Amino acid sequence: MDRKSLIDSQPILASVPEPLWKFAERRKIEAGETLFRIDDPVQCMLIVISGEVRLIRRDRNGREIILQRVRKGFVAEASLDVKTYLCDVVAAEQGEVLSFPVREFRASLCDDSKFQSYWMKHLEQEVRRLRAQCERLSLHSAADRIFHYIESEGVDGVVMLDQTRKTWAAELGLTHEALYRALNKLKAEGLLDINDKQIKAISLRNV
Amino acid sequence: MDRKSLIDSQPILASVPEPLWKFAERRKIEAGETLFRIDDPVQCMLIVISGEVRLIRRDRNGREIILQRVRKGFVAEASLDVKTYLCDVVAAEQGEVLSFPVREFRASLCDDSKFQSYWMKHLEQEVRRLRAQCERLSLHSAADRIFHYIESEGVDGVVMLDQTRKTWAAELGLTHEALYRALNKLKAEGLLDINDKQIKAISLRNV
DNA sequence: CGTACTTTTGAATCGCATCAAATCTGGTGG
DNA sequence: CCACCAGATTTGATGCGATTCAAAAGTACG
Repeated sequence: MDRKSLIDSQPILASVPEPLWKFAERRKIEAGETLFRIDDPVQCMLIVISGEVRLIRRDRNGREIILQRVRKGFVAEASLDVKTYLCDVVAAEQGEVLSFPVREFRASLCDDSKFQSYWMKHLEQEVRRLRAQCERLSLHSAADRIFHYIESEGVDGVVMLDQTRKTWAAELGLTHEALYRALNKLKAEGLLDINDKQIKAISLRNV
Repeated sequence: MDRKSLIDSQPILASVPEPLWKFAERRKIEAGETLFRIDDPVQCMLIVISGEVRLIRRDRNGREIILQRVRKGFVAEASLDVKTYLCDVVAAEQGEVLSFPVREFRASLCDDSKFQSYWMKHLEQEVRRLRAQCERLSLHSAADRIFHYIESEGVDGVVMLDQTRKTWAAELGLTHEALYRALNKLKAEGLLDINDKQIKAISLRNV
């Protein structure tokens, strides 16, 4: 895949200024591979081309908490102005990433105001996404979280899951058992239409 | 309070470029006042000088969900590049805000790269704060969320609450009853030291 | 074809939400 | 200055829903 097709597949790359491209490095990643660990010095900024990369922490019981899940686009954007990582960065699937050294990345942001403007928009989008996730996690029932997810992540009341139900459960702050049961219940009640990875909310208003 | 003392109290204001200052407007806010509503067009960017401003949404039961709580600094940063508000913005206490028109605010960001750089850092900080909140809300027990809050928001295992326990409970994604009970239990178990607004975690490692 | 992981269901338990009601508190106005 | 009021704090009782532990069945992948 050449640079042009990379940009086609990820428009945000179009804003990467010419000088920074010289430092771009392409790299394959393996499923389960840990790319960076908490407290590692931040040396590069990654953008996911294919596969899936996750930002994770662990709670005191050792359970994984997924803070970000990226299948396309930048990972750990907020690490740009800190010295060390605050989370582990792991590959969940095999795939490819593009890597820029942070030093040059920062320099390009200062030099190129268009790039900086894109980056800012990107950060604001991440802020909105995270607020939505906080809102969702503040809901007390599994069903509410499922519908909230469909409304905020789906299109026209339909989401195509790009992950397993088990990891979806973690993203929703539920155990996988609770999610399976809630999905079954909602399906039985006619509130959800479920076909494998496609989950559709049946709105009562449309009846 | 003049401009100099404003800047002293909020260093981020030091980065506001000269031309933008001309558009700054000072304004008093009353407790309970709704400053902006969901779907209102975004016309200004607020920075809180005193009092407290909150970004809130409501769930289907009408319960308030607090997405951001600001006693000093910018509110609703992510509204800069959207047309309308995605949350209500309300004053929780009487106080004062400084308001900049978004149009000029955006223009200044483009013109002044130092200002843009500060703004970016600010956004990244908000991203980290939100990730910490998501992590906290992913914890399943009240006690875990309390300790997580103390660790991430406190200093040396101590937090000084700048809000009521009731709103703290909402921030932790708990009912206020659950929070009161959890605090009592942890105090009884000798895991917390509580003096009014000061909550201290007793680390077992320090014994 | 075996192995690791996800999906699914079951049963028991526990913690939180919920509803209720009694103080306590800070602030307001008479 | 005191009575009053709204909201916060606190405690109690109850029920539900999610967690937890367990295990079976399904599925993808090498």
